[in-house]
Amino acid sequence: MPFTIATWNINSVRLRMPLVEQFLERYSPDVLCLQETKCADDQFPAAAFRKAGYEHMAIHGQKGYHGVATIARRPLKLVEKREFCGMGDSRHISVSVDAGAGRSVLLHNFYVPAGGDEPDPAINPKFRHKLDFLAEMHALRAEENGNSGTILVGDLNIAPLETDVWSHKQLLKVVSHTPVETEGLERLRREGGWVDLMREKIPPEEKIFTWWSYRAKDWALSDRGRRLDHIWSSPNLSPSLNRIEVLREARGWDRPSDHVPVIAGFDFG
DNA sequence: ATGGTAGTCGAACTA
Repeated sequence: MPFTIATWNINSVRLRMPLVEQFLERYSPDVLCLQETKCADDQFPAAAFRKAGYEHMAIHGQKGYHGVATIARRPLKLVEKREFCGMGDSRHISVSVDAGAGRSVLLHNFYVPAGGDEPDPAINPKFRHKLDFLAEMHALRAEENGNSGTILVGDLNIAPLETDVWSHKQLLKVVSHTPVETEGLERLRREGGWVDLMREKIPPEEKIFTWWSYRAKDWALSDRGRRLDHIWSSPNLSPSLNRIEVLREARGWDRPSDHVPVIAGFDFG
């Protein structure tokens, strides 16, 4: 039984709803996890999602900033909207989603703080917040729950491998690729028992990006991207992974998000 | 070496 899940930092779901509709029509994932929805829950375009065939949704938004939402064609149950660092930010939501074949997958959707410009927690509270947030994420484990499992997706705002950025050397002191972040994220992944599903299908020698700055004159030509968006799972699910797709073309759509969708496809026998 | 763009919401904040 096929099961597909997509994650996409949409940078305003209301502004980009036409792109989301186009994406859903073309790729029809079973589940779509959005980050940076940037609207309060009563402003969320739920009717448009229903019209597109996605009747099940769990949303955790706030006015103007951040915000995550998990929407699905299959039934889901809200598990938790967890608050991190006592900040009151909407940066996490977890659901239990029917993945077919008698499976019910626990799915975490995250928007990790970007961390500001200065990679020094002593002088930059945003960077301190990012490190504290990662530390709190250690509470989540990739538990297997019998025949189902756990998936963690989202904009983690860290590019952990050298090949996750356009230039490892030039980004070593740039927030998202500093050693305290890259080593911290890898430690979080290992200690939590997570598998990096994108790197199961795309060898670590190969560069792969999911985000390109709006500030580049020509994002595709300079290709100065980073892999900030991730799909992790518990080890029991990785043998069923049959596809990873990074939708690079979405960065070239009209009025795009600066992130592109990442899709994981499973085949649960 | 700096500034470059895109959101929200109507100035200044975040990314």
